[in-house]
Amino acid sequence: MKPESLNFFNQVYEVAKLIPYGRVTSYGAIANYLGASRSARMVGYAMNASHSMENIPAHRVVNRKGLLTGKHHFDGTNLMQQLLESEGIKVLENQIQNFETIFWNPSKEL
DNA sequence: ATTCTGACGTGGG
DNA sequence: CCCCACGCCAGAA
Repeated sequence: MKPESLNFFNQVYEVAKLIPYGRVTSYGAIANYLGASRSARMVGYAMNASHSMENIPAHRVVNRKGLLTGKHHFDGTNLMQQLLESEGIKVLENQIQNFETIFWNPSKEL
């Protein structure tokens, strides 16, 4: 077994769980926080596996533009957006409004 | 082992 | 801002 890689997924989940209510972050920000700045895609890949865990607020993780690129992976077509809006986050055309304002950077704020 | 894929990011134009 | 090409790396086939 490779504890390292297993840890990577786990760490991604840990950080995701720490995202404050009503805030969002990016895959790259999480990757950078974990010291794997070149593995931003792996963060997304990890989120895909996070389906088994309900404690992971995957809807609070978007790409660097604040675009809901992963909404397709949720059950409904706009479940991700609904979850975000239920937290007071405005979403228009898969784009989070005031993204820079509600953006949560783990490297800085954690 | 090899190839392909992808919930990404960066840099150049 | 948009578009394009490239790098990146863990899994799946």
